[in-house]
This record gives sequence, structure tokens and C-alpha cells, in this order.
Amino acid sequence: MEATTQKPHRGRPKTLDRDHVLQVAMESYWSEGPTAISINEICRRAGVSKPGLYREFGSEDGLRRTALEAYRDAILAQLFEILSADIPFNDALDALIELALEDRAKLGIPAGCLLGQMRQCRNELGPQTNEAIELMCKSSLARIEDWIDRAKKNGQFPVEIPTATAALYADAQIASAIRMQAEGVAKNEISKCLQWAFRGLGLAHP
Amino acid sequence: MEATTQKPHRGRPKTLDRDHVLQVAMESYWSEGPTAISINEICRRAGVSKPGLYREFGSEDGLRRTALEAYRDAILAQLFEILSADIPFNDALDALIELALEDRAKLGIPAGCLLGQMRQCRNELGPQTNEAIELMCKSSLARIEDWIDRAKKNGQFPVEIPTATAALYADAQIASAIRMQAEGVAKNEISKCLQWAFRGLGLAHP
DNA sequence: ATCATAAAATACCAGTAGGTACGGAAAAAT
DNA sequence: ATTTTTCCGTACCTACTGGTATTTTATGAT
Repeated sequence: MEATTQKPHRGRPKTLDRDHVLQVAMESYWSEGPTAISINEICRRAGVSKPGLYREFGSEDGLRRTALEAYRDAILAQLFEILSADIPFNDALDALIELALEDRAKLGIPAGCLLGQMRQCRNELGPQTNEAIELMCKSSLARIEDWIDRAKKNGQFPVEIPTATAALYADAQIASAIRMQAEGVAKNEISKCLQWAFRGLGLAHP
Repeated sequence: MEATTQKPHRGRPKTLDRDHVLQVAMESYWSEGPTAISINEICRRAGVSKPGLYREFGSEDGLRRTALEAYRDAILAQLFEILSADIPFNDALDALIELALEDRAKLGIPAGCLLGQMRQCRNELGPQTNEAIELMCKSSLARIEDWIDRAKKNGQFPVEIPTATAALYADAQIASAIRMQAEGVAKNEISKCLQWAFRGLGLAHP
């Protein structure tokens, strides 16, 4: 890449706000389901014309993929940060739980997890989106594995538990908590569930 | 109800095979997603005309609701049977795990859980379907609670754990296992996850 | 001033969605 | 034989889907 955001200084200047469209698309897919919103509706909500959107993202598949990448950068990044932080395992676990259970309404962001939603209707999504989903799932899992391996080295996680399976387990538990939260289950109940879940791994968690 | 399946003995005899249509609809919704299949496609697959289908089920919402009820009677019934069986808690747990992890491909039935799928895209479904979903979720949860309460009485489950939350937890764990299975995770890995999950409740499970 | 370029948006495309009006056909009742 | 009742399916409706051809407009380069 030589000149990414460089102005091409020729032709009609573009007025389409790419980031705004992406924000609208991400929130729409996130809050109402990745297959529940049409391109037309996104254009309406973002205040852009359809050809404009197609010029920018190529296709519905391209838009969904890019929206998912925006979700990764805006939301999943927080998760990744906790996972890679150099802090005690239990502290990270607490931070993860706090992140998963934060009050979405108060923050003005949708409930649930866009990646989780897309993961569950992969067959309804295009190849680009599917590729992005797979990449992100693998990346997330790898980060969790790395997190667990580091904890093992520091004697904060039982070494006899296979890392890969434990990562799968942790991922599932967090996803489960987020899903419960999106369904309206009380925060303290979800908290209890997470405690039980991680106690099963043989951790001493207050 | 006085004459439910009684032949009305008048007018043109119906040729539409209601059960066949329901079977097709259930499997289609189940394997490809409750919002991924159109009425037209179901008609094609079932070999019935659209007005015929509408005569029988009233609307798409009605068909989805009825298909979900068929799923309850055909599939969830097995779960309910285990939950209400008069057997030791750990035996029931084993049976549940076995049911959740049975080889779907070998049985010729789709992976995943139709109720779980519908639960997660409720906002895309109609009022009838939503009502059925809520009823089934509540009913399932009540059966799990009853199961746990019986185990408590027999000293097979720690009484200090609140039944309602434990039921929520158990439900989430089973759903999680089914989801993992549908994603292609190896059976023994899911089995390990379930072991950890239920060990967290303080049960002595081999 | 003119030309090349790139982005704008209207208006359109074929296909399909959920849903129905309607005339025909098969049975029982008259 | 005719009527009544019920179900059949073709053909159609409007609305909307993802996607695009086309013309207009705004800029920099000549």
C-alpha cells in the first residue's frame, strides 16, 4: 500500500461517509440480526444511495464482512486487550465477566454479540462474510489459548487441563453469558452461572 | 373439542398430507434456519400448493408455530421424558448428555436445536411463533426445575444452590453443547466441557 | 474553455417474497 | 340430476429484494 487515504485529487469529490455507513450497518445487523436487514433499509437509515453503497462495499456480502470487521475493531478489541494484558488470571477473568455483563442499554449499544449471531447463521451469509467469521473465531480462540497457556506458566491454571478444550469451554461460557444477558436474565444470576462454570475448571475464584 | 379428527363426510376429500408438510417444514426450518426458508420453497419441497398450505396453517407465522410444536412433540419429548423419569440424578444427567451428543448424521436428523434457533431470532418471527417459543422455554425450564427439586429431596443435589438459577445454568450448558456439536466440535471435547460445567455445581460425577 | 475523471442519484431490472381471487373438481345430500 | 359443501391449484396481486445502466454533477488537468 502506497497511498491509502491519499486524496486522488481528480474527479468529483466523494461525499459518502464510509464510517457512518459502517456504523449504521454494524448497529443494524447487531441489534436486529445479520439477515434481518436489507440493503435498502441500511441505505435509508444511513442516508446514502444504493449505488453509493455498492461502489463502496461491492455487494451485500462485502458490506456485511466490513461491518463485522468494524465490530471487531470497535468491540472485540476490548476483549482482546483483556486477554493479552499482563495481569493475574483471575483478574483477567473478572474483567472478562465485567465486560460481558456491562449494561448495554446504559452504554447505548445493542445486546448480544454480532460475531456470535453471524456464527449461527453462516449458511445464510456470503463467502466473504464467512471467511471473516472463521478468521475471527480462530483468532479469538487462539488468544484465549494463549491467555490460558500464560496462566499455566504462572501456576494460575491447572496444567493437566488441555488448553484447546479449555479455550473452547471458556469461549462457550462467555458466549452463553452474553446470550443470557440479551434474553433479559438478571445480572446476578448470570454471574452465578459464570462462577459455577469456571469453578468446574478447578479454579479458586472468590 | 368433540370431533377433532372426525371425517366431515361432505365436500371434496382433502388430499393435503398435513403431517408430511409439517415434517418438511420442521426439517427445513431446523436445518437451514427458521428465517432462511420461504413459504414458496416449503411448498415446492412438500409438493403442495400455496393456497393449500395457507388453508391448513393460515399464515407463515401459523406454519412456523405448528412446525415448532411438531418439533416439541417429536424431539423435545425425549428430553422431557428423561427429566421426568424416576431415576437417580446422575443417571438422568448421563442420559441428557447422551441425548445431546448423539450422532445426528447417523440418525438422519439436522444438527442444532430448532427451539434454540427460533429463540435467537424472535424479533424476526410472528406473534404466534413467539408465543409458542415462550411457552416452550418456560415449560422446559419448569421441568428442569422440577427435576432439580426432586434431586434435592433425594440428597443428590446441593440444596444451597437456588433451583431457578441452577435450571437456567443447566439449560444453558445443554444448549451450549448442542451448539458446539452443530459447529463440528469433537464429541469428546464437548463431553469434557459438560463434565466441567456440572462439576462446577458441586456434583460428584464420574 | 474544454476535457478527462470520478462520484452522485434516479430510475430501472429480473426475481421472489407473503398472500389471495377465483373457477374447477370431487364428494355427500337432496 | 341437481345442489351444496369442501378442497384443489392456476394465476395473479403488491411490495420488496439484491443489483445496475445511465445521466448528471463536481472537481483537477490541459
